[in-house]
Amino acid sequence: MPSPFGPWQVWQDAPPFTAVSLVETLDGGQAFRWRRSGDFFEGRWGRHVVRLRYAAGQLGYAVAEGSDTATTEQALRTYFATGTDFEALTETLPWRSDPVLAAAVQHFRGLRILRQPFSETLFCFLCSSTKQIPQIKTICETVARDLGEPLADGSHALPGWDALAECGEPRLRAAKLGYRARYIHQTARFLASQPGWLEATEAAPTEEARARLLELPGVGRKIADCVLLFGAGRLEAFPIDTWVEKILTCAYQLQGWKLPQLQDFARIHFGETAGYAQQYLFAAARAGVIAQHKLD
DNA sequence: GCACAGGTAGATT
DNA sequence: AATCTACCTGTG
Repeated sequence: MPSPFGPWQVWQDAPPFTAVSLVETLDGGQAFRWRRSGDFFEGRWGRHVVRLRYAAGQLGYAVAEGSDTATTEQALRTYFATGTDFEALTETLPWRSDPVLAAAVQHFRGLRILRQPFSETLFCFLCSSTKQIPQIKTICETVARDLGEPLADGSHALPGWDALAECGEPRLRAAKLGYRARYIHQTARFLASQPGWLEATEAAPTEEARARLLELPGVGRKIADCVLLFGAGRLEAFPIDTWVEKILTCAYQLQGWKLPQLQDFARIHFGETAGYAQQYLFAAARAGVIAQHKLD
C-alpha cells in the first residue's frame, strides 16, 4: 500500500522554529492531535491532515494525497499564526528583569501559540480536566474514530458540535470521557439550540467572549482561557492550571495568593501578551528548566 | 489497593 | 466569600 501522503516540500517562509520549540508547540498541550512518527509529526485539524518535519534547518511539510495542496498551505499559515511575529512579542515580555521567564525563553525560543479552530479547541479542552496530555489525545482519537467524518488518508476529523449533540451521553462515556461526557453532551445541546452562538463568541471582545464561554457547562476560567488563547488568538488570556499556579506561587514568591489575584499579577507583570508568557512558563516547568526544588 | 492527574460545579462552612 | 467534595478512568 503506497504512502497516502504526497512528496515532502520545503515550507518557504516557515515560522522561525527551533527543533525544541517545534516539538513543544505541537505536543506541549496546546493541541492534542499531533503524533510523532519516525522523523516527522503528523497532525489533524478541521479537515486537514499534514506531516511536518524539521530537517537540515528547514521545515518541510507533506499533505495527504487527495487533499488540495493550496488549501492546506493556507490552513498551515492560519494554524501557525504566521501573521503574528512571536520573536518580536518575545522581546516585549519582561524577561530582562525576570530570571524565571528568561530561563524559559532561552530554552524554548521560537515557541508559538497556535490558532486552532475555535470549535475543536472548545471540545478538546472540555475533555482535558484532570487528564494528562497522552490521555486527552487518546480520548480525541477515540471520539474522532467513532463520530468524526473520514479524511483524505482514511483517518477521521473531530466531530462537530452538531454530531456531538446527536450522539447521546452514553456514546461519549464509551469514549472514556467519564464525567466530562455530561459536560460535552449538555454543551452540545446548548450549542444546537443556539445557532451562531459559537461564531459570535469567537468574534466578541475577549472579556465578553470569556463571559459567554463561562455559561457553558463544564467550562470554568481555566478552560475558557485555553479556548481563547489556543483557539482564538487572544494572547492576553492567561490560563492558570496547577503547573502555572505552582510556578507563580513558588518561583515568584506569591504563596497564599488566590487565583483572581494571580490573574491580576499576570496581567500586570506580563502585559498584553501574558498568555504567551504563560506558555513559555508552562513548557519550562514541565521540562524541569525551572528548578524543581523551587516548585515544591 | 490507592493516590493522583493541565477542573468544574454544587454543597457546606 | 472561602473551602471542601464528588465526578470517571487510566496510570504509577
